[in-house]
Amino acid sequence: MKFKTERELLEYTANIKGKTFKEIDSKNLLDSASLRKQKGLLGHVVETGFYKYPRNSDSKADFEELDIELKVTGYVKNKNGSVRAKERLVLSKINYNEIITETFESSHVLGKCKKMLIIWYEYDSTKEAKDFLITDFQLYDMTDDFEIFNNDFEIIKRKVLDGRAHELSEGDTSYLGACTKARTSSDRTPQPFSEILSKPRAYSLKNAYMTGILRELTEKPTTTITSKQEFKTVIEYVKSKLQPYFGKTQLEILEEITGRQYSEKIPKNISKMISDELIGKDSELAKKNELFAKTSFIIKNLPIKEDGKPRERMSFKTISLSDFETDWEESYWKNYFEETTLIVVCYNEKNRSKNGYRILSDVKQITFDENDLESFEKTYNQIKIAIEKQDINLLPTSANGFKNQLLEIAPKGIKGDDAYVNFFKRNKTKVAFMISKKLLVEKLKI
DNA sequence: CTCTGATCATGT
DNA sequence: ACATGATCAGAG
Repeated sequence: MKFKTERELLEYTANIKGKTFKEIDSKNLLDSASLRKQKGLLGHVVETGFYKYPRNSDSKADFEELDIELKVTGYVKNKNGSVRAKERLVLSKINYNEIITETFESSHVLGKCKKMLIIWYEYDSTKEAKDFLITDFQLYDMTDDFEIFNNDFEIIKRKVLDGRAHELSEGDTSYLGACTKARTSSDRTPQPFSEILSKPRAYSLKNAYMTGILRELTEKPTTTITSKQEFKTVIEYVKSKLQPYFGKTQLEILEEITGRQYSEKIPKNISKMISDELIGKDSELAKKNELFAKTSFIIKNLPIKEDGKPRERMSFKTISLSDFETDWEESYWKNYFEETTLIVVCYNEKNRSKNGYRILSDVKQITFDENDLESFEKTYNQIKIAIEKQDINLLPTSANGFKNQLLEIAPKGIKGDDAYVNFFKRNKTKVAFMISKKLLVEKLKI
């Protein structure tokens, strides 16, 4: 899963609150491995199970596009109810040969760990790891405490410059620790200004510091990002997003969310602009809420006449010749109509109101059943025949189609296009599927 | 009014 | 430059 903005990442991450590791462990990493040995295991579970990242990439930032590093770490509850970090947070390894030429600003550790998404779970010695509960998360920025880190960094660097890397200890510094990091306690590594071998170390955020940022987080919880686990269905989720706008016209909504005036020129795609903004673009839905991750959803917008019937057919993506090379059973479009759920945002007309003046009124859901697919298959096969015979007149348009046709082919071009002719030319895709109004009526009354 | 081919506004 | 989602608009 790729995230374009921090906001997207955080909105999606909000859904992890309240989960245990076994609930997100879709790859069953927890089954086999023993937690004691595999320190990064819980992090891997979050990475693969919750964010759906492949389990290989180790060196680059976890959310590469955003330069954000993912950290999963535990805390414990004291008897009096307060919390403290269970462990220091280990960052990147200290390279004794490199640190002597770096400043904190140019350092490898800041480069990699400037921003971290820290996910907190409650460690409980009486539980198995898979039952640990994830309760909080935060986007943390190391430069928030720049002065102190900078100073700590210089202290560590000084020791290496003085040929005393072997004397480094966590007590030297305040926030940024130099903790040991080795396979065995006898592991040693060279340092540049002394013959004495030193323990390998890594930068870390010290335990006390971690407790500090955890308390900051839990004692004044962020109000901007809230979990959306309250929603059980996609419809519920979508409705809640649209809630403040029911009863308003498209224009009112658009002006409200953009803060712009759209006096006389009403964008033809005004409804989609609204749904993109309020609910999310189709391609980004999966990131908004886990609910969307299970099936593919498409947000559709539909004008509804005063008699309750849709004013228009509903269009789909353009179709291309290559879509029709296989039999229906193996085709892209069978799969598409089988798997896709349409979320239909309904705008009611009043006195035949035109686009822009229709009123947000309802959200419905459409899926296609076997009967629908059977009919769609006929359309599909008819297109195959038309392609074989290179005969436009055989295309199952709404005019030329068969009786009770539910899925039809329709033009979709730009000015001057000869849509159906272009469809037969290789790589010219100027037609699209539409489902008939009849089918929409049937689906929407449910 | 409905039907159906044509076209638009936007985003990538 | 083109795909997308959606509406437009002339014919009947």
